[in-house]
Amino acid sequence: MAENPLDKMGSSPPLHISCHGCSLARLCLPVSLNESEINRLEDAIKRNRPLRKHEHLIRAGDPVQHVYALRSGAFKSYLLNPDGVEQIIGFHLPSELIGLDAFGRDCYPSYSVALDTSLVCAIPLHQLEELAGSIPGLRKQLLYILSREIHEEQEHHSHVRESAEQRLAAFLVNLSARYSKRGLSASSFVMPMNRSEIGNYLGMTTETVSRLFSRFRDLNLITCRGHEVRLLDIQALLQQGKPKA
Amino acid sequence: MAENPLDKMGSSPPLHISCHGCSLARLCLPVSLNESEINRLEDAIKRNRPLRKHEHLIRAGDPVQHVYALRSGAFKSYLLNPDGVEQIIGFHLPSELIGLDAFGRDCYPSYSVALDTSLVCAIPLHQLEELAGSIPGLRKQLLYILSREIHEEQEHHSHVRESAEQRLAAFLVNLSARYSKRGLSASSFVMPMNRSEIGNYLGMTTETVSRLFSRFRDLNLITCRGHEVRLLDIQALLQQGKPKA
DNA sequence: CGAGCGATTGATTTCTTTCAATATCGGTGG
DNA sequence: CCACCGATATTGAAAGAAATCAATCGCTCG
Repeated sequence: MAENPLDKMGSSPPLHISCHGCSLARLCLPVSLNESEINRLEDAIKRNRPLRKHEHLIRAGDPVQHVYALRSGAFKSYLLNPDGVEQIIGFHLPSELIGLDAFGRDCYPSYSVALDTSLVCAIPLHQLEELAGSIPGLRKQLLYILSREIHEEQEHHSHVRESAEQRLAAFLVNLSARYSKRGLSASSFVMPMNRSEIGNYLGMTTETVSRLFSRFRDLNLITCRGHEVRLLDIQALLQQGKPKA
Repeated sequence: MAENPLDKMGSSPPLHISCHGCSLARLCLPVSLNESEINRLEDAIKRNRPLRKHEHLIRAGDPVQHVYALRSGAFKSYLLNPDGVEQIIGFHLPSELIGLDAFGRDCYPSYSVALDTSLVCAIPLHQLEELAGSIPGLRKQLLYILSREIHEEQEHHSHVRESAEQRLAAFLVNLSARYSKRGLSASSFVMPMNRSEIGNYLGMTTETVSRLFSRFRDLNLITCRGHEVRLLDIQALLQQGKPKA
């Protein structure tokens, strides 16, 4: 079992954040909870020292203890296929939950690693389950979050038959929407992952990702420099690579 | 809103099935519930007349009322993309739940249609949520089922970078495992979907599916006739189409 | 028995990967 | 501060996988 940064929590200064003051609360578990309900949830949540880039929050096979809410930074989750090859299954941005695939399991099924310096809130899974029993709003929200995650995986799956161009365009627009939901710019953002991770996630090679970025840039659909992108025409972007018909 | 077969339930003869006697109970929601808890769940569940092939159980946009447990037959779920093109996001076999993407929503996000004559149990969503509050075992099981669904979508996603050959092989082996879990043959079964639906789901054309079936047959990895398949060598099947390295 | 849909097979085209060669970025140490 | 290094990104050329276009076959159902 891997060492867990949370174990060292005692030695770190407490980080003064709470659900009450959290700007992400409206996107997270506390949605629709009242003051005292939030306090009950709050009591269960642990904060911890920041994770550095490349630090693992979760390793497949580790005993399940927490689900995590991302406060800042970014993560990728991945599976190791039978040949030991990493397959990225998702990226996580602030306000999103990590470890939703672990309910009712003994061990985590997937890995999650920081793509940047990150802060997470750790929510003990069994306490969350208990609280979901006695707080209807939390139960509803939890079920909704799991259900939404299923839908989002389905949405992602719905691009399987599309061209690499369409999949990358949809990916960029998806990132844009997720930043926008948090009040950040929908047109201009910094991607926390590199080209190779994008390719791995979308099912294409790094070279193809790179070529498509160049193509989008040549078509004046985006500007980009390294991990910074600006989407110049989202509608046109989504039309790219469609069958001519 | 689409007409719902359940609405006509009153006029159909009651079908004498119950969670207690259901051979699928151990794979379904009642897992780990005691007698009286099952009764409470049971009271919420409606059975209904069989759905015929091609009948819709759920249409995207319909107001959410139930989640469904499949007793017999088979379903496919799909999304309609912005151009109105059907994208299949999953198949459902007996004991599996349909509509897990609908928790906390006003309207269903996806369509589900019978691939064969089918029987379902309809579970009112709000009642299920309530019961999950007061029955810890049901709550746990419900969370587990949602979480497992997420994991299964991730597993499926983890094949994006693989060849068509590998994806089809994995699909067949996955079907096999699902039949096997119900006590049916892992090596020999009838696929409820046609070639075009397999291709749609896996992100390849019907022609490619057909060619791969032929190739697998030529290699003596399977035998097949129409929708009937027999897997002759699952391990070898999973080795197909791997990069030579 | 014929019509029509689904499945199969073939030939060609297209897209993406693979292999290979730079180019660029970010960090480090002189 | 700048030069150098390794890692990441870009670009090009060739090969390969799957899609497309097209024809035929075989069922099933009126």
